[in-house]
Amino acid sequence: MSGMTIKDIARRCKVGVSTVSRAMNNHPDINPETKEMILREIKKANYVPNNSAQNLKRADAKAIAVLVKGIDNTFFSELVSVLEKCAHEKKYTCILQRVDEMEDELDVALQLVREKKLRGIIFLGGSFSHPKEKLAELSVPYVLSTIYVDAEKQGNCASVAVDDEKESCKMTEYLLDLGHRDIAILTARREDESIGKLRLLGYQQALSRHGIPFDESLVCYMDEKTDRYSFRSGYRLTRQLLERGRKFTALYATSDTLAIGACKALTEAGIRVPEDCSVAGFDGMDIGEYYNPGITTIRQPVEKIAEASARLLFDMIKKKNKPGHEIFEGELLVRSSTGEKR
Amino acid sequence: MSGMTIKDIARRCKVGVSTVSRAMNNHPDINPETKEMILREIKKANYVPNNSAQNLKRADAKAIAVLVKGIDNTFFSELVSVLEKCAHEKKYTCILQRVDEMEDELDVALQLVREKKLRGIIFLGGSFSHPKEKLAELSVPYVLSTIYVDAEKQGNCASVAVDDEKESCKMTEYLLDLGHRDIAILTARREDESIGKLRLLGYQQALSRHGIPFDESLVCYMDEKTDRYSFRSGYRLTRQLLERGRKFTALYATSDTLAIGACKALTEAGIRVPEDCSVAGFDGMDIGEYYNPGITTIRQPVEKIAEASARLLFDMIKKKNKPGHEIFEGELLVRSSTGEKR
DNA sequence: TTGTACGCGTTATCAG
DNA sequence: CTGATAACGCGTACAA
Repeated sequence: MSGMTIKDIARRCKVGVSTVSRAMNNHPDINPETKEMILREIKKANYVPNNSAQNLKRADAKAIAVLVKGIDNTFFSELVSVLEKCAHEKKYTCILQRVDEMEDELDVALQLVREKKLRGIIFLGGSFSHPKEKLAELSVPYVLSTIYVDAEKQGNCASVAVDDEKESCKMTEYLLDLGHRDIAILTARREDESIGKLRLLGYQQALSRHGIPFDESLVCYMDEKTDRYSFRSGYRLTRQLLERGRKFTALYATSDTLAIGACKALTEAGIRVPEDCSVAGFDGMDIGEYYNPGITTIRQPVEKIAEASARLLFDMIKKKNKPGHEIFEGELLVRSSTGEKR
Repeated sequence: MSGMTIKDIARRCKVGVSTVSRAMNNHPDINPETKEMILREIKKANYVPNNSAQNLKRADAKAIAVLVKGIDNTFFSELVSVLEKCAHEKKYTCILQRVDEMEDELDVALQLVREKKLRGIIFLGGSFSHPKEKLAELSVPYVLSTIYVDAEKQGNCASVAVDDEKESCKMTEYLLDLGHRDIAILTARREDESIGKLRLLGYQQALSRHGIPFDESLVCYMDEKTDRYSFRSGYRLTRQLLERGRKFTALYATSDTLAIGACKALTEAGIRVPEDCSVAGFDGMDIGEYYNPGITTIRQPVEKIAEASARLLFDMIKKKNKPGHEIFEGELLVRSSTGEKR
């Protein structure tokens, strides 16, 4: 029997519908015995309340959405997984929504909130440069996770991330400390306004601190529409870099995936890692530990980031907390893909 | 203005609510001009229908769910991504739900269908041995994607997969053809009733065809609760295997992730891949192409599998097609992690 | 072609 | 403590 309603239960139990409702929703004003009896009957009848009706009544669905830009980025997989788990624990429905690279995530969010009456949103990936007025239309609290935000944050906007610029600087300085002076970098598109930009900035900062001039011929920007933080792009970009002929003794790829693609390109070109060229990544994905050679990287505490994102969102939803902004510390993992300059 | 309803639009347009409804739902009985006008107004007012109300009325939400067992398995990431995209194209909502390893996915599905009035489900991962009667309770069509099914399929159950046993046999025969006789295998738990079992079966079949006795001391089963198709488990299992002292010249890991973990363990033990030991994987994940050495593997056509899953589901939902069962051909990708026995 | 009115299943209010 | 009843926003039969 699938089309069971609260009325059927009420009838079976010989009580009113409101009593059944009270039993289900832990209302105080109900006789414990009646409640017991009703709950037993519900279980027996295998009755499950119609979520749509609940939401219609509540005018506010017990649901959040996770909007992911670039879901193919494996770095997000674990993030999404943990987020779903957190939502589940709170008995929230989690709606996963991809956002195409060229789509406006805010439009998608706005639409989704109205349509689904969401209580909150978590944005993953992409940049986030939207006009204030439009941002103000987003009536539910939201968390920017792993996203660079330029403007001052709004009242209902929390954020979680590592300090990409600082961490990137840390990595670059590590390479500098190894004696490298000609450090190539694989980075996002030139127009990037997101973490790609920050990581590049960190690189520049480290160079300038050490009095080394920034050399554009060492910078390899993603340029094709198809370029992502992927193995393939890392490979393609590195080959492109090698063709330039500009010498370098270290290559800083701004993601582990890029780094791995880079290693392949270098190896194919007869360049040994790390003997002839050090390679460093970013993110701290598992594969970096198992790759051969192990990839030196900055580990982002993924689980912590995911949990914090969920926590901040639910805090805002429930206790109307003022939104927090958490910055996690990245960890420099030195492995065998980097070594002293020879 | 967020609390906009169909009535507000009707008022603004000076028409009845049903006319607005007709305009939105492409009903035939409506004056094209009126429709134009209403749609324009809707856009201008930024009105989005309340999905819960629609669903309540329709008694059938325009939504499907993807239930994933072991979402951390990166192999599923792309699958999920493509599925979401397909659903989106059909204007369907896609609900993502993890299922814990120990949870009963059918229970979860049953609950979800009633609660959300789903139109269909796609199951990913895990085994699927459920009593017929319980399976019959699942009133909506569903697709088993990348899942081994023992029992005859029900009337509303489609399936998509590669023939794991055959493909596994193919891989094993490839190793045999290279001259290997002592082929170790990394496989799922001994009690596994899913693809793990099939892949082991394919291995055994190939051996027996070549008149080579099956040797338990070459089989390494996952045993810990924490074991998965992960790099870590591949590493752990291989070390365990090496401790046994049983010699082998090839190692067949039943997933690329396991294979990569295995390579690390072997390398650390001073065993060169492929010179001293060939290593083969399964799945055809991108990383296998970029790993050093490149991992010989069986490529599953992930995109095709995902698209077929979506297609079969929507066919069943819409045209009440009889459920299809598609088997895709895997592709043996020979890379540098395997070589002739020396 | 259009508008009115009812009901979907639930929760909340209010009177018993 | 309990039960009747009014919303919630939408789709649709039915009447115009």
